[in-house]
Amino acid sequence: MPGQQEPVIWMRPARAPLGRPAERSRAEITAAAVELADRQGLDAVSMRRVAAALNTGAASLYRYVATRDDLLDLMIDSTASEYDLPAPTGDWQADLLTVARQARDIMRRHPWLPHLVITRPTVGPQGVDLLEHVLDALADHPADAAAKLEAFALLCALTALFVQNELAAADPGSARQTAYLRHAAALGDHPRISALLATAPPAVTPAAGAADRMETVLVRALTGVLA
Amino acid sequence: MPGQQEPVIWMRPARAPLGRPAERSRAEITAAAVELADRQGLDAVSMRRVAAALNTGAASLYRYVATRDDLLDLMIDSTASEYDLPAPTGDWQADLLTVARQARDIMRRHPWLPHLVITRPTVGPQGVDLLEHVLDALADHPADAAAKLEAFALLCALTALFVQNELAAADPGSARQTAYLRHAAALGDHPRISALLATAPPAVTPAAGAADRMETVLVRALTGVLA
DNA sequence: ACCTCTTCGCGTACAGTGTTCGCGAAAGGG
DNA sequence: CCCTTTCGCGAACACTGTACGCGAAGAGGT
Repeated sequence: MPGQQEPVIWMRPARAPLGRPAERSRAEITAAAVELADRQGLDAVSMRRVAAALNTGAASLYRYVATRDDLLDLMIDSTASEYDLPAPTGDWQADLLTVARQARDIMRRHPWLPHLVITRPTVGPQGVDLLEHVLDALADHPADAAAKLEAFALLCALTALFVQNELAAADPGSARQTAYLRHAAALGDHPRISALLATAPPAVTPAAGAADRMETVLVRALTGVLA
Repeated sequence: MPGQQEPVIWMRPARAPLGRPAERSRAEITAAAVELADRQGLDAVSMRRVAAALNTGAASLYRYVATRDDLLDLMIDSTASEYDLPAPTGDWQADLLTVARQARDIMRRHPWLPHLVITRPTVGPQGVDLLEHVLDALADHPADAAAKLEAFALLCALTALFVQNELAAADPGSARQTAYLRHAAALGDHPRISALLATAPPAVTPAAGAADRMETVLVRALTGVLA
């Protein structure tokens, strides 16, 4: 039996009961990584840089984490602690919307989060609490188990998508993209795009209302998977 | 004026009219990269490996492409040529659904595509044709320009999300995740998750119907942004 | 107090990455 | 035929994630 691969990081023991005690903890390392990402972006989260932020050597981190991906998983789960989860009201749409609103706030606080949530949907101890809360809010809903799980995934991923879009509109890459659209329209053969560009104000994105649009789309999508 | 950054790759001239002619073309390099990604995954698409597949040196690629990200953009746009875009029927929901169905097929043919579409929403020459088609299908819809653009983005991103989920269910990482869920449920304090795991069959995902669920969610989400 | 056992910290090294520089060679136009 | 301009690309640089192995540190048993 050759398989038998390593389980998720949260199933492996954190500290050893014997021998020399560790000088740091997973939580400290995670916090350092999160702070680094908040300040300088996700690309700045390299083993060496995180280690430097902790005044330690890069190889030392591997006493706490088997791989860099483990560290990213820890970062994701750590942000799930920022939710405030009141008891369900009985109106599942309202309850899920308050979760989504908090998710949006959290992701705007940590601009690197949407990318991670989308590319690596992982649930750790805090994520499990969040999932439990969502399932609690959906307890009276007649949908089956698979549908509810998919609803949770969609809730997270879709908010991440919206926040990512929201944040991308503010960076220079978006300007280049619309510049190319204008260029392509100028070459002819794309009347609809030309008309659309003529209608829209140059590059003004109506930032106000982004949350509202997200919520209407989210509710419709969720009722879709739960049908 | 220090800014004045480089425009998108499709606005830069491909070949020079003077001097020694190039031995390859952007299209050839893109095709090699796509084939490599299809066969060995996106991580195998490194400058050196793509160059090796073309029997050339790594540095030579930089005559055709300014950066690796440019190459990824070329790969995305090249897949947009696989759409078959018939004239709109007048029923925009039906028209957009046929686009979405094709998107799903294309993404399943190129498993690396969802990740790229989600993390780097780029539109090149072929993508512009697709956008024009979608706008044509939406021509009679009363929504404003921004909403239609967002509908297009949502159409692409949401299908990518679904296909990614679909494909992820087949890999071993998903088993580890559910193993942890079971572990967390066994520790108590999460009755909803425990109940859900007891209900669901071990790890059998109902692959059939994935397309249907995607379509219902998609239609609802689209009517949401276009409201 | 010592001794042993186990783990910790981490310098060093390896294989790989994207990208830059600079040179020699190649081709076309005058 | 030469001259201009581009092309191909070997070599190098600054990084990256990760494996190995050693010395040191602390805790428990005696």
